[in-house]
Amino acid sequence: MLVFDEKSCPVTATMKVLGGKWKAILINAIYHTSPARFGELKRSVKGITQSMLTQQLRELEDDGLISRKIYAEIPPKVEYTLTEFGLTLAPIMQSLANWGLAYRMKKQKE
Amino acid sequence: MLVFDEKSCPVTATMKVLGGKWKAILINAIYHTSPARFGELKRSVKGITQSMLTQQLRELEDDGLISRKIYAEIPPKVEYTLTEFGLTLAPIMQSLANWGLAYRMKKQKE
DNA sequence: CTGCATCCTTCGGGATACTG
DNA sequence: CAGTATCCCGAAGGATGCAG
Repeated sequence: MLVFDEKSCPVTATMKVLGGKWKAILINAIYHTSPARFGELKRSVKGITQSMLTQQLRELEDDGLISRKIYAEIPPKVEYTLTEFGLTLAPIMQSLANWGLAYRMKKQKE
Repeated sequence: MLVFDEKSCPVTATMKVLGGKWKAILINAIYHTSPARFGELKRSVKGITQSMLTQQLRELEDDGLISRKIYAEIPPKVEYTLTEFGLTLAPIMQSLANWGLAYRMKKQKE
């Protein structure tokens, strides 16, 4: 019989990385803004708090999806970009966006 | 300036439907088992509890992704299948699975 | 076999204030 | 400007028992 668990279902692994309320939208934002500054993200990603933004960015960094460049300036400046590996998410983001649009269309009719 | 919120970012809509701990894996399981019986899913989706399974299936049904067919038999029998709309998730599931594999490969090297 | 109700726990997410 | 440190809450997730 087929079995679906964390080991045999890679879908789960992806969802862990992209899951939660902010990860996907952040990847998307950085992808379209690159390089993205911290304050810039804070302004463009509506509703996210500073602490959440910091936390989520760290987790994405730990997963190797984004890289963080610190400029030793006053005032401080930090830029985020997708890593090469993070860029491999592009097709997924694209299909997620497309499907989201289709889903909305469907909901509207109802 | 670009803005990323729930209205302008369809990715978010998709993640709401596919988010949480079980949705994606359930879609995947039903896709590969169709038609899938309740008990069958309970056995194949490792770690899920009965109540969670029921709840998640209902939500997927409400979103129009799966359909539920009840057989008036003793013992009871219920079958779940992806709806036509649910099937449009197939390419996403595929890319999620592929990326998950790549992610694992990368983690192994580290 | 399938499903609901109840109760409980965990943790993701958030508000606020403070720092270099 | 970018980030940390606390404290807090609600919802997601889970265990268990009962029912058709």
